Amino acid sequence: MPPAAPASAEGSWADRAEAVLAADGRKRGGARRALLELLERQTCALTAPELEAALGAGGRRVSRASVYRILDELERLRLVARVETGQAMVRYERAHDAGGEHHHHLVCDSCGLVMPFSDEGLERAIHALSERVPLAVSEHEIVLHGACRACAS
Amino acid sequence: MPPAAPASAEGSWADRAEAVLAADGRKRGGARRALLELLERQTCALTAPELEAALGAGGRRVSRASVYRILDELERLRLVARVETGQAMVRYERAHDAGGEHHHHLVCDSCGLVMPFSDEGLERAIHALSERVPLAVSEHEIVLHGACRACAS
DNA sequence: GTAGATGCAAAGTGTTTGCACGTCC
DNA sequence: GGACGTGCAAACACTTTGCATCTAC
Repeated sequence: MPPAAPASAEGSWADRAEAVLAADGRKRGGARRALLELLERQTCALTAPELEAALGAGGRRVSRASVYRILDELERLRLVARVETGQAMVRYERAHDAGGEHHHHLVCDSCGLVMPFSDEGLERAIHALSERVPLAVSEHEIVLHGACRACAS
Repeated sequence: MPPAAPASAEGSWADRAEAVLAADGRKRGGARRALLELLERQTCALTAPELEAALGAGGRRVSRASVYRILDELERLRLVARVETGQAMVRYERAHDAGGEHHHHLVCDSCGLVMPFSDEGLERAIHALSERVPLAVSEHEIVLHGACRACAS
């Protein structure tokens, strides 16, 4: 399992997120804090039901409505990003900090496994392309579908 | 409006799709035929409710259940492709024939407009990348988000 | 005549909303 | 003590399923 980032350290993602929320005029709350700390520990995107279940399993139950409301809010503030993997449900993960890591997703159509990946050449191609399309591009999302090693064998 | 492809011409997409279905042991049916012809006329991806409404507006009502069942079937046979645009609903469009056009999507996050685009450099980057990831890549999907010209101004 | 195709309606599932209560500042 | 945060439950919207009927072959 991935090492949990120190939840209360100065400069942790959750703390920075709280700062952004505070700057936006929001008060703190236990449910949102629990969700932020959960998101901080993830290495890849989860669905809303998965997040709700993980919170419950971790001993901090958060109502469904709050999960959606908080995710919606975090998305508006660009603190989390939606990820569409073609699996009917939207997934959420913390947004890459400016200059920080930036990744896309590999989806196994057989078992549903979702893995992150990143590629410099691809980013360059996207950047060059962005100048030539009739859209002021602000985000991009790339998903590769196929069979993971376990399912391919 | 885009010119409607001749629905009954030999070699139309709908006809080829019917051939694939026949080869798979399926019988013909009016609802599916109507949906195939509708898909053939589209230049970009539509959602299931949009397809259902378009069929009704065209005078050939098709039940909701049939729309989903047929799309599911067509997807399994790789005759249509799902497109995820981050808009909560899955969109469907006819699959690119081998060697035929292959496009991705631009999505305006402001008004919801979806436009197709294609880029050779991007395809090359994806192809090169596909060899280096722990997934036997069979498909890829790219969505650029931003503001369309009307919304940006 | 049999297997597949279709419609209708009910059930399922993820998401949103209304409202009351609780908590932060 | 007012505004935001949260839970609960009902409402929604899209999708799937069960069942009866119809149709292609």
